[in-house]
Amino acid sequence: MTTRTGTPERTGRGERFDPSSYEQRWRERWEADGLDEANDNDPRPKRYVLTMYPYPSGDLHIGHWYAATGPDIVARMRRMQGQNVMFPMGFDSFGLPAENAAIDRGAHPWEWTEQNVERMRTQFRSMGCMFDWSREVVSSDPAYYRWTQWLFVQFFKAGLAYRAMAPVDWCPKDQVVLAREQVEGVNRVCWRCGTPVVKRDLEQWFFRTTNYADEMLDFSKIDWPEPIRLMQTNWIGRSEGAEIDFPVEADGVDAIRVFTTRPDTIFGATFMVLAPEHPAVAAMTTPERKADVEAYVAAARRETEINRLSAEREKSGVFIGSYAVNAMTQERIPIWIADYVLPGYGTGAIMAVPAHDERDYAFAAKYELPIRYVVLPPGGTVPEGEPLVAHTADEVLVDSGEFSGMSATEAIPAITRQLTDLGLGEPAVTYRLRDWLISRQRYWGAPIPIVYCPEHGAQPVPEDQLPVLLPEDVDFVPTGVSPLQSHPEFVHVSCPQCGGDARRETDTMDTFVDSSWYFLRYCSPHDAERPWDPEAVARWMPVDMYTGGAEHAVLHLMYVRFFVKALRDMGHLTFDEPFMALRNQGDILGADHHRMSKTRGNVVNPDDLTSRYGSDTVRLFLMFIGPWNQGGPWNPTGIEGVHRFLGRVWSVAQAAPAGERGDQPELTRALRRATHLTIAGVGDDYAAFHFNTGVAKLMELTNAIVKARDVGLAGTDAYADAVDTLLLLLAPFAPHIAEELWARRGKPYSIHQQAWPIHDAELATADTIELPIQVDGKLRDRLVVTRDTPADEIERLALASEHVQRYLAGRSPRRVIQVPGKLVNVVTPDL
RNA sequence: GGGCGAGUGGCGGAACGGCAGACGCGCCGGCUUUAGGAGCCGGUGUCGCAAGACGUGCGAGUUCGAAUCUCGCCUCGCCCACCA
Repeated sequence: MTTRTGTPERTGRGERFDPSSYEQRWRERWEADGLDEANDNDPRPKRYVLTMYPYPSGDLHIGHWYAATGPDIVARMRRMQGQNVMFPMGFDSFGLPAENAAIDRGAHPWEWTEQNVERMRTQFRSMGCMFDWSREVVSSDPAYYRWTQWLFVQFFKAGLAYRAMAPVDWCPKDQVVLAREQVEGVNRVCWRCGTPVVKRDLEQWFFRTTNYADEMLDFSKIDWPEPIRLMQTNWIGRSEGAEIDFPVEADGVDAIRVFTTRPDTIFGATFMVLAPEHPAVAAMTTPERKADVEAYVAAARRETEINRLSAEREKSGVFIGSYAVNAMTQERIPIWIADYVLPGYGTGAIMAVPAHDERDYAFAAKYELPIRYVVLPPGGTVPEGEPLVAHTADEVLVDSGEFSGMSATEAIPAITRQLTDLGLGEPAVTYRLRDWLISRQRYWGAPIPIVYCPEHGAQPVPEDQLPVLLPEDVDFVPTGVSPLQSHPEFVHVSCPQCGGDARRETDTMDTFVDSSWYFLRYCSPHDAERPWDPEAVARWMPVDMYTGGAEHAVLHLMYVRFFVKALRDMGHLTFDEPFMALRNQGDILGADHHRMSKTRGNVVNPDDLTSRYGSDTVRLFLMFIGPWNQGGPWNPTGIEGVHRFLGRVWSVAQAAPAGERGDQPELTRALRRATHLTIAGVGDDYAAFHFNTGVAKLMELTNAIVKARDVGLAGTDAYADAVDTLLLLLAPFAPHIAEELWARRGKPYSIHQQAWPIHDAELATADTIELPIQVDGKLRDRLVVTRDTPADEIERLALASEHVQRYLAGRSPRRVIQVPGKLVNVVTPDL
């Protein structure tokens, strides 16, 4: 960026434009007056606007400004439109970075967090957002996490929190387990540190998110962006099909149950494949196959630990010696194990139909297993050397007994029904979604409020003993087990049931648990008796507009939906969805097109910009650079432009009435028209989060006002109305300058409590219109006519145009198309 | 491999199927200034002196009319990834 001095400019009208002279002053006044505090008893319609509370990482960067300014504009506009707006802010202050930073610096996570929160509070205030700080929540505050723990207990009592041994993802660097949602990408890396995860069998706490899989697929009640809905839908991954039993002859095993989405292909099932981890493998393995099978299972387990990389890896597996019976063909089919069958999905076993599944095909080809085509296109031929996977409506079954000749679509229910009648199966639905693993083997989180009694098992901590306080004197350097284990006074407790010696759970909760209910706490943040006041929640919830990053699509944004639905079913809430509308801002990247990070050194510090230009300019610039949901690499070159724009606003709002040329009715009407066109356009833009075009319209109005001033209209009512309107429409974007100029114009404090301007369609309409005249769709001329000119007159004028005549060359047009008020298109006989 | 999204001036970006390039940056010229900066005024898609022609990643199509809709391809971004 070229360095410019922050010297305030002279506008030529005598008044200095110097944001530093008023911005801070107005912010202090607003805060002192409690202007932005939402009133619980305000009778006007409520509006709950919320932006994702940040992690207190240290310094606010330009991305925080970008994310917060958008919803702030909308919140401010809603307030001016007469709604009782709540726009709270807080801090998501538990979590790993605090712990890691504390380890690096030898400080306590609590100190580090406190300092950062304090600094960010100050920085946040400099943005001039209408945050209601009286409602601030800090999730690492015992007054908050007490209720996080209380909620855990409710989930536990309702059977929605359970402890189970399972193969889980473990980050070897952070020394902690992760939820499936926190493992990313092809390489299965930790979402925090990018280290490839490994599988471990561990006993952990889970929330039963899968109970709500079906309900979470229903987005009909909420206005959320399509990409988010799609990602959640895919993540939940609902598959319809059937579970089918394949009888086997082996000690202690009657049958193997498989899940398939293609029961219509059962006549082509020529072998079975089980996950190596399948519990029936050992019992069904014949003695002569035992050595091979055990070797494969051990290899698979080892492979699992260094990460089961998938994709185009070559299939492998071994025959276990036993056979199952295909109930439809009555054939004996061999049972194999292979690691391409996953233990956690479906039943962990499949019927392999190599003719109609690519993976089964590859496996059959490698091990020379029979491939039998049983579903073909009508009159179709058997493909050569490849499976026929495509599933279309007009495929027909062949070699399928009584079902031959039936379409695949009909055969699915028909075969499922017959299997059901035979007691060998039933329709089934499977999901890819797994339960949410919430245990974390780290220190800086809310302790899981559970006590283990040798006699009574896992017991919740009685609610009147909450919070389970996080002890401060803990060595929290990660060792792979929770640091709290090394704190004897914390661990040794008595059983809440029998009072006998018991042991406290030492894992803490995933921070996503904290953030799954903070929006409820904002409704009654100081309630010491309950997590929330039901009346306050009834008043404010659900959130009307939620904003934040799309990276939380299957994390936070899925967990909150689960939380609300579960709490509803427990009787604590009365609504189904937390956030009625959702909008995602884009990411502001570094100038190098990479994500901003301290290690890359590409972080943009907003403080430098605000001290040079003021907050209003920075806010306006961020909203102007492009569509808000798009973001983009940081490039400050245009900031001078919006600063100049505010300078022009400053100048026109204080223009001295120079009455020497007062009577110019046409120009006056044009100014009124510009004013009302802007009112009409701008409100829609703001509501749709199209801030960039909203700013452009404000600039256009300002340019029109500048012109009006220059022709001597500064003393007219139309001029005053135009300026007042401009300030009102600008107030959500640039709250300080709007307030300052409003005051200088002698208007009542505060501009932010004024009514939003109302658009007058009459005034916005011009009496003449300019019509583009096309010939064969190409622009050839323009026609200025009065608005009420009849169509046949317009056609006559258009055809009379010499430009049109040149293309007609004396011929009559084949057609003349008129779009009333829009354009005329003359179609020549050539076309 | 699958899904989703995006390709428009030198740049950021506008454009209910109807005047492509709003608004802004940058650049050019002018005013002002001792000079520089700032400010203000005007110009600025490409080719052309002009008339005009050509222009929204590439190629087809639908339409009176396509940046916009359809199909195929190319490039980039994001998400998922052996899910039976």
